Amino acid sequence: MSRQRTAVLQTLRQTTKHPTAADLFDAIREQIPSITLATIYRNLAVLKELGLVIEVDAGGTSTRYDATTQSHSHITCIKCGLVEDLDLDLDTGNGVDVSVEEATGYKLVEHTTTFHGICPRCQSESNTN
Amino acid sequence: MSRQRTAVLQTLRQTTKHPTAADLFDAIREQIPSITLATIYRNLAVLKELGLVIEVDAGGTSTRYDATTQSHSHITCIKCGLVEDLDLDLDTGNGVDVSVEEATGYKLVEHTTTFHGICPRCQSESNTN
DNA sequence: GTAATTGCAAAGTATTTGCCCGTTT
DNA sequence: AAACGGGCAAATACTTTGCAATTAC
Repeated sequence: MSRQRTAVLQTLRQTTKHPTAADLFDAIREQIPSITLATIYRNLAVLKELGLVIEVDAGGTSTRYDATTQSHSHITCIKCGLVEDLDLDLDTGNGVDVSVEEATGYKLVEHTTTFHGICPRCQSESNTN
Repeated sequence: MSRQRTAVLQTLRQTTKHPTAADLFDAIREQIPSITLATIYRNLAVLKELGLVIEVDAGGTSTRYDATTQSHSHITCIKCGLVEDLDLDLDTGNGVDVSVEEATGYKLVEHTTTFHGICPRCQSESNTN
């Protein structure tokens, strides 16, 4: 666990946003000015291997990362790109994975539900977040 | 609707796979050898605007496209990258979007559930699809 | 001391754009 | 001739990789 790797994990754990590699780069550069984007990407790959972070595909152009690794839902604004966590017990109950495994023969690792819509702020104003 | 645009839509409608732009390019090139990847991308953008195709983010490196535009689930193999449709009435029932709208203030467009796991084939063999 | 990890620069992919030409109305 | 769409090539992301120097254990 290098200083850089720790910073990536801590930064990710301290935010409720779902930062891109570039977001992390900008944030961590304030503490470790010499860090590079390549290091961010390499550490994200390692942390992903270790199961400490997951990728979140929310439709934007670049991949977002999340230190909450359990299966959970996201809601994202198709206008400004905001990505938020969603605590949902409505769908995707605990037995779903098992049912899907039985129906498909897959060995499941996790599942994600993403809701796409327009956030309250974008419904009123015209902004780019 | 040019010949090229029609080909993109038809090809997408005739497959159960979830092709990338490059996949479509390879397929359509057999009928229209002069077509370019830029044309594929431009037409996918137009068809998306028209609501005739949707993007599917299944974790792979490139975006996949789907002519089934209603909210539906996908199951994807984290080893070989296969993406399949999943007919699920288990979760994501009809009332879910409304509940989420009420809880979040978002105006929802659609939602997608993606299951990530290892497909039956990859569980036995070691292949790259 | 050895193996892991970094920074830097360069290379890879994936996707988008500018420009000009041909087709359709 | 105006509008639309296409092909080509160049430009933009975003992400990954090779290499030599540095750091962690």
